[in-house]
Amino acid sequence: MARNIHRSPVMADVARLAGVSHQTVSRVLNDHPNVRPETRDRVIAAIEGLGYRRNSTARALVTKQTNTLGVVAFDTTLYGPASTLYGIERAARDAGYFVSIVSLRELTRDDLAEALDHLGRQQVDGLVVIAPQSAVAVALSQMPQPVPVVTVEGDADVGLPVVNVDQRRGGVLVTEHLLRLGHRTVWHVSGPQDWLEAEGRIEGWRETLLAAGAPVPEVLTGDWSPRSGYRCGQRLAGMADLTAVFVANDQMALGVLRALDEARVRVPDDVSVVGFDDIPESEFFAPPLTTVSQDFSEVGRKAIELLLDALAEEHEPARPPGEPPGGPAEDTPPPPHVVVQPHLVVRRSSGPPRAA
Amino acid sequence: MARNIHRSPVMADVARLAGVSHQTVSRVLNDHPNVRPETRDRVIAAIEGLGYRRNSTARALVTKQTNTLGVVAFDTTLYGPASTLYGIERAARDAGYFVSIVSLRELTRDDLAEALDHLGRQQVDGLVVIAPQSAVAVALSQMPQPVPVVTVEGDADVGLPVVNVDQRRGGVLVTEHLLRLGHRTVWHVSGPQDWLEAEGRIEGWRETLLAAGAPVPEVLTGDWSPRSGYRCGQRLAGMADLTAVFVANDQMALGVLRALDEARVRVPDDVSVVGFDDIPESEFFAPPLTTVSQDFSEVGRKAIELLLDALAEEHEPARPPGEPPGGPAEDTPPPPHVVVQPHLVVRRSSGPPRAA
DNA sequence: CTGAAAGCGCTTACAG
DNA sequence: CTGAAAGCGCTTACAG
Repeated sequence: MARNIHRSPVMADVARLAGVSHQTVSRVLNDHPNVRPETRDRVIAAIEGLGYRRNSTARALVTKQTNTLGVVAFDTTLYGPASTLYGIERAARDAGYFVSIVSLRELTRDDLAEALDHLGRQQVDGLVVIAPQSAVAVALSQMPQPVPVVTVEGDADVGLPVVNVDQRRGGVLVTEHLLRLGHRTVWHVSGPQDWLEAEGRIEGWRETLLAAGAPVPEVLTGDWSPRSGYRCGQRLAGMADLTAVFVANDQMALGVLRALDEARVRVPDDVSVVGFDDIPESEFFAPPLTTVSQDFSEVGRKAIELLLDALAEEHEPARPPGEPPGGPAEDTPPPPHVVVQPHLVVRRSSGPPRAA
Repeated sequence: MARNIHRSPVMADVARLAGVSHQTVSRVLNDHPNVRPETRDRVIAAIEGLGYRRNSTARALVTKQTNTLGVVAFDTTLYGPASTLYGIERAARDAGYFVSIVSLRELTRDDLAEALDHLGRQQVDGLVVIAPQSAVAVALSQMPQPVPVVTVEGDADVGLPVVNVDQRRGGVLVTEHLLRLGHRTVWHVSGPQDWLEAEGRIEGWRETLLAAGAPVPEVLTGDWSPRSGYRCGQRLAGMADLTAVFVANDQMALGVLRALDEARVRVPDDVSVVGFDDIPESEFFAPPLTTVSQDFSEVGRKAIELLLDALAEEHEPARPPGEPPGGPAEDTPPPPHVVVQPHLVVRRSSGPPRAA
């Protein structure tokens, strides 16, 4: 067969050319000690001469490590998940890992199970799951976990390592900003309430109002889309006492701005509007949007850091001396929880109330 | 070792439980004919009883197929690339493939080479490269290609299979729309001119103006970002004869809208603005943006279709009878080129010129 | 410091 | 229809 003539070189070819056994080639490739420098040089020359590249599949078969990390994400066309994914991919690759991704069609238990099954078939060494819904985080924690898992924007209470942005703090930052400007209270357009991010932002908002003795208005709920923001904006436009609104993401804030504009409500003169996420567009909204910036890439990087730690621990159980091997650990440390702090970006969509 | 007690079952375990040899288990798993139904049933029962899952690494070692497709993308935080990636991932997974992704930090030859090297180490069966810059498409075509490659938004002239949206046609649609509304001519804010998408949109725009005998204004060039659009918008705001502008993507269009608004130029009363991409936000811009919609997911799906075709061909060389084996094909068919058509979405940002 | 042997968990001819 | 054998290309003890 013509195809066999140019078959790519294998370790044995390198060994032959270097005049050594293939084990020695393997030693050189794996940076083992105990290889004579001259031998090493000959092997390296042979590798380069042949353009040899180790077969990672054969390697994986014996080491039982594929050097692949799996990522489960949802709606990667949104700025947040896309940026997080980018941070994850970059950090994983820098650490020498491949990254295999599956996007959930829907945020359901079945889709999650299917995704884990898919990645399991590929024998990934570890998993990052972007699990923004509490139900998903719970479902995940109940599934068998043959490999280390780190969750992103997940529920810190389900017992899995997690990296997230302090959403509650973000809600506090926004609400304090608006109250300080002199607003009597702040309305809120939230994300779907089964999303942990939505929940955290609501909490921060509500707590801040309560602490200030400000009335807590009814929450309007959207689905993160500009359209849902638009609908909420139409309802808000009719409220007599409205002077400030905190919208749970920038896309919905855009919809709110549009609805207010159509209702001839001026921002920020009549009403202040603040968003969340700091998408690249928000600086150019009409008017430029005050919002909360989250470092999504940092979140992705931290998730990989945690995962690599977990993988390292797997290989060095690091038992305290004296502990009987195989015995139960005396105190299991809680799973790590990394929190990334958001910060407020003030632009023109927020200002003092008209009457102030 | 405690870890070995719960080692996952292998084919031999299934064989033992079913009372057959492991080859028979393999036959059942691979849907080979010539397995007695009762034997098959016993094997299947054993597989399920044990929760056995085939070791894909061992399988890959002998079949020389990893069932993994590599994807090289650039700036996956943008709506277009992110949506394309989603379409690719979904189609690949539906076809039973894993997808391994690498995001280019920069659109350079070196980064591309590194990405291909990375994916090559993983022994992917095929590659999809989102290659929006002509230089990248050329560089790619000059690199060794050990596996089938399909490019997306690449250069159809470099001899690689390609799937792209008819950008030229998009430029025509926009320009005709504006001329038909009565504008004397149309200005253009383009993307970086080494991007194929930018080039196609410019071409369509220019050809349409020329065909209509309309003057062809100088092209303003942005970098796809809202900020660059804003800067171009500031320049445009000072032009006396400006009544219509075609902006090469929605993000830059947002910047243009902002700059015009600040200059008290009203859209569409004073100037019509049209974008490109139809991002989810554009319907809620101030005013809602007339734009061109591209089906990115469809592009992703088509890319996988082409790649799967190429993979299938690899395995069935399908020589015309009579041709000497190994002989050169008499007429090499040109690489496939799939074109997806965009369409115009008319919203409120475009209208007749004031004087008309 | 280096090589001969065994084995990772499969699939693919080859017998029967 | 089914099994014994060989082999995919590596790494890991084990000798020496």
